[in-house]
Amino acid sequence: MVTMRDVSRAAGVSSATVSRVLTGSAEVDPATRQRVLDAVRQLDYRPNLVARGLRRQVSQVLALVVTDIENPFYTAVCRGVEDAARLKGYSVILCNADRDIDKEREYLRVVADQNASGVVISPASAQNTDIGALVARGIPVVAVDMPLEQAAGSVLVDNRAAAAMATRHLLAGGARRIACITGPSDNATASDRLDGYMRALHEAGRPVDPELAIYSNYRESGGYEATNRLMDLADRPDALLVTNNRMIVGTLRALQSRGVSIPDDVNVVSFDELPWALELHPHLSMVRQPGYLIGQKAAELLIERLASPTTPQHIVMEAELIAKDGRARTPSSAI
Amino acid sequence: MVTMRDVSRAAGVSSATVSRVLTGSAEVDPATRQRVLDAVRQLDYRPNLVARGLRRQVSQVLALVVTDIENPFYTAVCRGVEDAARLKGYSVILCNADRDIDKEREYLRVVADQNASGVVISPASAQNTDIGALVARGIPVVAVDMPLEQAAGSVLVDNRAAAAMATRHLLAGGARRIACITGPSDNATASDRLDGYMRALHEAGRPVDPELAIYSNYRESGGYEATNRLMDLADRPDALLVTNNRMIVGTLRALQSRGVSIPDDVNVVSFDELPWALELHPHLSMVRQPGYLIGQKAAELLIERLASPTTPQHIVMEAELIAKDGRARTPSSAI
DNA sequence: TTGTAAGCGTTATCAA
DNA sequence: TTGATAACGCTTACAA
Repeated sequence: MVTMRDVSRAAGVSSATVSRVLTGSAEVDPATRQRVLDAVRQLDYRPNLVARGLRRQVSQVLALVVTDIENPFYTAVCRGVEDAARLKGYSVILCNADRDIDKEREYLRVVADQNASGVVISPASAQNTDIGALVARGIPVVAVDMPLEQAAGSVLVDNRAAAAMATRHLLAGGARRIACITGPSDNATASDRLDGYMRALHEAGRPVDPELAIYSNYRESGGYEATNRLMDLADRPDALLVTNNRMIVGTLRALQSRGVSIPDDVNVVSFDELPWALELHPHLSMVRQPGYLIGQKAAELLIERLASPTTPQHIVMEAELIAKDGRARTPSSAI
Repeated sequence: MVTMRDVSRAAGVSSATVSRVLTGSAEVDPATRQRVLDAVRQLDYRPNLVARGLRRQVSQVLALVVTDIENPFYTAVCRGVEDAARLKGYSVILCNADRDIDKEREYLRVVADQNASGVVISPASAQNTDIGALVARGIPVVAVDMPLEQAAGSVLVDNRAAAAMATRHLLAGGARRIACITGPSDNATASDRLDGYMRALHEAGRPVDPELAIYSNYRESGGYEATNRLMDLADRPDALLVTNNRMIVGTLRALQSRGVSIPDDVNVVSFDELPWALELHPHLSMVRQPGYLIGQKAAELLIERLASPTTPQHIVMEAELIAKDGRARTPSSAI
């Protein structure tokens, strides 16, 4: 490995001067500078980032801890974080917590030990995710998808507004009995979405039938079961709001197997990206969270905080409704 | 931050002894040992991995460079790599090259500068991907999905065999004119698959009609166009082999818009995971590469090589055919 | 403008 | 069995 010392010898200067040239931390005589740069080029020298990290006590490495890398929404977030980080000269360590709070905790530890400069996280749980170790070490954390105490910031959509928007869309389409399948009751995002659904019904002067509001598991199996349960009701719903992309797969499967057609028999709005299936289901409406932008913004926010720590900043992004016919595209704030 | 020095003071020993206890690099008196461990616990000390990395010259960090993180196949690979690495105490830096050879090159540089212990990569190109810098630094590289010169190993499926298997499946189902839509001609994987298709036709004594073999772009748009082109032929194919998961979305869309039904009008086999859509298209057969296992195996192979570098090892995994009715599940080697 | 030297937090060598 | 001490490759006071 070629070190700074090698370069300094080749250029006939001290390694301090090489460092100054490379980091631009101080003025260097143009001629000397040129000699150093020539030597760098000639030897194909590249600074050792580990040594630099140790000395500077910062690593130019961000960590991204996601709940579920197989979910296309988080994949999009991931790309956003990565692109924004790269643009600012940061690398990204990806950690897939796999909806496992212990795995998440372990990752957060390692990330702290590796002296990551900052962390973007989609928390496994608003209550149980513990970023104490990071905060103690002064490593700032930005939360996405779900708020987090102690975070230096967050980037979220207004889940209530988004769900309300979706519900209104169904009402406007003539739906009379709208059901909502949401995630676990202890999941902040899931309950916010349910809340938005209820609020929209209230506003429209519609009754909220408890039979039609189902807490499920954010998985395909849950969507499948919940949908079957709803379709078995004597008084069937004529519209469904399904609050995540994994459950919608179960829903679609259930409807398909029962020969229920969208949108003729029931109208359906789903949540989150499902890029492949969406193309193939022209009648499925969806609330789309701007995953890429969320990730991008989160990384930018994080990097800003590294430069100048201030008070926590919470950014609310806009979800858009992609209506089944592909016409209406409304940001949630417009409602 | 609490350092080893703090622990050593608290335990009344030298930091060398603390290091010995923590790494188990030498015998330590049990009593001393206990005092050290107590101090570690009390102070909640955790070794600084950057300092350790600098001193030891190895980082316990692997890098994973993937071509396209939004492709579910690579997502699966990613999970496999991550789980296997974690199990062995390695962290994983994820780099999404986004099918961009320059981005890939840049990532490989940074990864080398960060002293990654090893790299798993799905190369953007068999010819142009340059791992010279890594090899020069002695950082071993394991390739997945596509072979790579100079790599310390590879984990691939036998793409020829897999495509041949798919083609035979279509023949067995009574297909008489089978078309193949494959990726770019300069893509090793794409041409291998086309090759397998042709071989199976030859073996069956069927003619290969050049009109029916289309090089496309591995993207949805390509699948869409190619399918339309095929369906516009005077002598239409009655079966389609589509060699990747993004193109199949285009194919399905094209068929859907033309009212062509699967499997009644054309039988279709696709390649690679498409988890969401598959559930919803019960008549779509597919060749499934074991993405998770490939990733897992690649990481294991890489970590082995770190311990004892030997000659390159090339592992061939088995692709399975998931037939449209969900019955037949045949490993490709059985053919 | 440049060089010397100390130090980031570990680990490895060498004595004791 | 343990402790000094010198690296690892870089940055940054402080001197010159």
